[in-house]
Amino acid sequence: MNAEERLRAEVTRAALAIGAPEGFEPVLERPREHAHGDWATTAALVLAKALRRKPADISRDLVAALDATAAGVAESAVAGPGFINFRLDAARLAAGLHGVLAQGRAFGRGNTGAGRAVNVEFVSANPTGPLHVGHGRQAALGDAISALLAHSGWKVTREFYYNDGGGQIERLRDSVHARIVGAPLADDQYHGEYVKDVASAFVTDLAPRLGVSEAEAVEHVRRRWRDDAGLRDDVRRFAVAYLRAEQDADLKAFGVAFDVYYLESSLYSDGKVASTIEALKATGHTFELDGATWLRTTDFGDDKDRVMVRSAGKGGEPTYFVPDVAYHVTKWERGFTRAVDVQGADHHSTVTRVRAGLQALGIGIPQGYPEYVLHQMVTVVRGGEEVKISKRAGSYVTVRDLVDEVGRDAVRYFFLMRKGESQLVFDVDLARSQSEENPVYYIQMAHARLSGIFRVGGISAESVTGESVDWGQLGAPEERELVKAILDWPSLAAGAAEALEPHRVAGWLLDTARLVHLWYHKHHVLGEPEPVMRARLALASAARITLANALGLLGIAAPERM
RNA sequence: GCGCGAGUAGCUCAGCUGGAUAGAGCGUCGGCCUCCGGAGCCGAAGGUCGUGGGUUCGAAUCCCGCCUCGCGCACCA
Repeated sequence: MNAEERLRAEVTRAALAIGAPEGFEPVLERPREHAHGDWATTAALVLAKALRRKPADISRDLVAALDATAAGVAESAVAGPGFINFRLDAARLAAGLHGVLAQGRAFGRGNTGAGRAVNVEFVSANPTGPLHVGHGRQAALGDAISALLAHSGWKVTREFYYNDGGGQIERLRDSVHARIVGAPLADDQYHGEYVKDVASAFVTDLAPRLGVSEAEAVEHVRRRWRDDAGLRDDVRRFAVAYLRAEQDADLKAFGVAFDVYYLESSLYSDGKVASTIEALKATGHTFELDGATWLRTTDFGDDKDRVMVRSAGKGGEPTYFVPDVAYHVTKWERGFTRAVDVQGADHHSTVTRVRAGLQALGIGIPQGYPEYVLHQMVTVVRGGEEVKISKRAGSYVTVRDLVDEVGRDAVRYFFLMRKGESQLVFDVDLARSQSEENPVYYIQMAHARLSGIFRVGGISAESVTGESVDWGQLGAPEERELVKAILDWPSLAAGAAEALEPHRVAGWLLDTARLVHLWYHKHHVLGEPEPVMRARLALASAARITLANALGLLGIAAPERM
């Protein structure tokens, strides 16, 4: 039992002893003011109504009923409107570090997932261009959420869904064609420079296959384009493959890897789109209108019904959300009873639709499936001005640009330090100019400094096990605060995983790094009397382990030296 | 017009699911290097938590109205 559990158990016992109703669970919280102690409980405030007594009186009785030794408390005080503040016994508090050292890399892991499978889908870009900053935010978020869930005992599959079907791909193909033959681009085509790269790469690839010069290959495309479906398909496939390779390289540079790449086109080729349409029709939730087939999504909370198969005049093809539904059915059928989709908020209109489709099928998929993490847009500022991101207009800041300019670790941290619902302003110049006083360097420096203690002392960090340590030596305020931050880590990580909010980890890291610097600045380790040194080495090792674990979840390196 | 999200220090943002005198980074101003790394530390200034009501012992947090900003509202994806 750790210090928190011990305290909670004793407060609960005492509360029941003075008349709290059966099943009462006291709330323990960290007081904002350190002067108020290590823990506080609002038990008396909450009980005031049920007991029909003043909170202050209840607090007094509760403190009197408390067994301080059993609770591990050095001091209890009634404060404010009825808070009870506890100061833990220094030795009992610091002894919690023993468990940290014993668990090492496993410290902080939880098991709420109990080995169950969860699918986390993120990035899922169309292969119509390089990954831009919005994808970068999503990659950082999705990867960190996956890591957090795995850390909480879930069996995580990271998945990337390629929207390689639909009209956008045709638009890409035609844009490449225009660049090959030097035709003008329509407004709704892709204007980016990369399209020129794809075009010239295609020509370079085609010429030797035809056994002609590149100029002749261009002429070949010009002449045959209209009537040669095979050629058009060739260009489409080449462009998609080219851009997928680019995206993969960008993700690799960013340190993000996927377990599964799922192709939208495969849903058509293996008949899943067709079978989903049939299944939906069989449910009676569909109807025909104006030559199109509609799904009555209003039966499931949507504000209007949606077309699922276009009328003949519009091509007669399924709309995009049918493969989306079919895709999520495969997630369910592949055994993922839980699925998390990380998407930009500009796609939030799909949420209701996809869920409605899954509900309409009536195959036992729960209502809230899949869960969505929607993040707001990233605004890029460069040279003091906003860079408008538009694939079609061709103005861009890519993930690769950012990684090259400010480094992988800093980009990851910047994207993760804010909650997803907040819009994010990424000032490229600022990120660059700050590169030496970036929060991520500050955090990594804390880890490097702790590592330095062991390096300089010629002590293996692994040899610090916490055995025969006099924990009472860690009584200085800076030490108590650092100890508490370390011991808070498991519940913080669990909370971040449950809420799917990696930014909490980023915040904890910054706070804890500050405590490390403060402690380091004030207290020496090497060369101190033996009992002091042993205790401080234990603290340094525990802090180092915990920082490394937290950084690892965010995909940020924990360097030994910088 | 409807839906979703956001309005908190000069700037960028936290605020742990309703708690005490609302915090951090950057920026500004002023201090600290015989040291296990100064890529650090200490101090100061800076707030009507968009706004008006409501709920209760207690609200930045929950409910309602209003105001700004972003995103979405296709037989595009």
